[in-house]
Amino acid sequence: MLPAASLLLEWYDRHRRTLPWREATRDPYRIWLSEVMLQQTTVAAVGPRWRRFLVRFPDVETLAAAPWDAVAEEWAGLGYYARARNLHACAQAVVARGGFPDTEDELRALPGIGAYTAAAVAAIAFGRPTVPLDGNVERVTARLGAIEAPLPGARPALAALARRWMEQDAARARPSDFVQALFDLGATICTPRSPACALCPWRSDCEGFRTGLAPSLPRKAAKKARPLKRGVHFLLLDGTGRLLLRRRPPTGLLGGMLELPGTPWRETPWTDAEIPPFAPLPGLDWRALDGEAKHGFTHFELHMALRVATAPPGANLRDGEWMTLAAARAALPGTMQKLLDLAESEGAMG
DNA sequence: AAGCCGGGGTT
DNA sequence: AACCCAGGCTT
Repeated sequence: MLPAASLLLEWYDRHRRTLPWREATRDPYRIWLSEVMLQQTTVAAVGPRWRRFLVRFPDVETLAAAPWDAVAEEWAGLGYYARARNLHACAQAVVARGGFPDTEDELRALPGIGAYTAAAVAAIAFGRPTVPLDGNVERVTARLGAIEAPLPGARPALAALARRWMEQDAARARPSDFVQALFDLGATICTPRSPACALCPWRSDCEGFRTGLAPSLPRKAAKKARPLKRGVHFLLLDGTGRLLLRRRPPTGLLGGMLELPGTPWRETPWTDAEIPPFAPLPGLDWRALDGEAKHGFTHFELHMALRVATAPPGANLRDGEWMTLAAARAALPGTMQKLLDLAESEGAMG
């Protein structure tokens, strides 16, 4: 039996989460921004960053006209920096075409908007009867239908089930609420572990609950082990409280973001003899700090050593820019913040 | 289809 | 420590 959309909507009207981007507005700019920030990022982490972003870039025209450095600084710490590059490009495309498109297909063609975000913006901002398949909806559909095939292969079957739910009159009358009700059900009741089935408005129609399979669904392909990589970075001070940073290449890992200069990252440990050519000013007396900064990326673990020196006045540097510690703290991704943490804990910041 | 791409909260 | 998160892009 198909679970009744009306039951879920009644539950949603009583128990929905209060979230910043739900404040009555259907401004597609704000909805789009929230959806991009929420890609693989928790609601708790996005809330304050979404508000702060809108203070600095209150509308799509402002964002489109901003320089990359400003967007990068505003995104620093949020991770998945390709999102920020695509966000910037998307804003410029939207302004060029005179506003956001209101169909799923047109949204899908914009930079940084994939199948999920296109459906989410179409449903939430424009009331289109489509269901975005995010982690929540994958979990809810897999459990309601007791679909045991593993992800990502099971995705088409899960999407087909969600589509049938949205075909109900009650859902088509309120697509935006129905979609967000599925999110909230997955986030607060149908949770990854220990789902609160006793509180679920769809319990009586849930095949996963009936069979006892719900907590073990959805099944997923096994993940690969993450290798350990190492690097050596350089903290060059100028004696007046500034430090040297450089900008990473525009694509790839931490693309377009600032960093402390350093060696490449590799699995083979670095020997002392290999390191000097990578220093921003090779002739100096670099002091190696004890300890390492450790950071986990999606597909490898990184251990970074740090060497510190002070540049003589008027030193001739190949690349990079001097920045105050406060400016560096505001603009560096989390990975690099950990190197500054290490330096400060060792009293090496002067 | 598989790999690349951050950071933080939960369990 | 493992898992997960309102995923998208590239190959």
